[in-house]
Amino acid sequence: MKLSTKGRYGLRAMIDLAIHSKENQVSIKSISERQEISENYLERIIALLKKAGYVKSTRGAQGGYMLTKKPDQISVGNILRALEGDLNPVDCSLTNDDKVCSESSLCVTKFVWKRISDSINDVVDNISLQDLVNEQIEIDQSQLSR
Amino acid sequence: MKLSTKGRYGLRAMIDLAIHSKENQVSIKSISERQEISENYLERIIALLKKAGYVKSTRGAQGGYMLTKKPDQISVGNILRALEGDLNPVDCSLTNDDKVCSESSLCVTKFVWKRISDSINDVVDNISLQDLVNEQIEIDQSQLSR
DNA sequence: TCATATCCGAGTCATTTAGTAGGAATTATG
DNA sequence: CATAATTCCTACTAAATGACTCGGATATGA
Repeated sequence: MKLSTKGRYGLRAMIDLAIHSKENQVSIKSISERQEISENYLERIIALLKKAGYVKSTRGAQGGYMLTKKPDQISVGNILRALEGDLNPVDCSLTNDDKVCSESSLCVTKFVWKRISDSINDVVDNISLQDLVNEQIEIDQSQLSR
Repeated sequence: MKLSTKGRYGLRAMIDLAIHSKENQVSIKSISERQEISENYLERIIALLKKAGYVKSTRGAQGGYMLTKKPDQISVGNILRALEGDLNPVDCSLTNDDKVCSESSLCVTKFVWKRISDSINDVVDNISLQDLVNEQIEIDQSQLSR
């Protein structure tokens, strides 16, 4: 029941992009340095976010990445689902209509799984990238004034 | 971000035990038949639940397992945490005080992980084994009357 | 005493995770 | 136009985890 590094690194990368790609392209290299994530691996992660439509790229010198939308239009849920797949704790008919649960068809546990996934999705869909950027800026400032 | 079979099978086993161990000992074999889970594997899972104190055993002929408490005194959260470990999506200083997060120490993502784990724990701690037993009985009866 | 159970350590196999490596394609800039 | 900077893409690998299986030791009611 853990998120993989994709989700963790990817969310940090998106926060980094939100802060640094206001007008400039941001290169993998610079994100990788700030966030201490390997360039090669970060590249793969950002490829997923690009495929999902939250990031656009420009190739060649001075190229890099930018967000496709404003940070308040991208939720943490959008990002995590792009990187981790659905956030359901179990693949089961209630949460995933077109797949019949192979386990005992009248199994009450599915009600539990449904409530868990609803609550997770509710949390992550109600936090925007902008919210995190704001919190980050606040933290950075309170660190500065020490 | 998935539960393992331990959590899924284990919860079903506990519901089965709650329904069938009112007075009798319930053997692995009988649970395994009703729930269609391999005996060997189920044994390992129930061992975890025993270690966590939710199940007691009697060895030898006519032996088997029983719950240690009434089903309304055991929450789904108790069961899942016994089988899966903590239900936090990330091991991080906010959710796990004695371990410092190796990733950027002032990382705002930890607020996200905290909110996710709070919401998961809130859901599972507010469903008791008895609740599931009740739902199961209801389903079984409505199937019967068809 | 024997059939029925739990207990328990070890082993296996497949999948997933978490990367690395290296080169092709693209493009701004001097 | 050459070059350095950059994304893009495929293939590979090592380690960890998940999902079991096997076989025998131990306990016990009938």
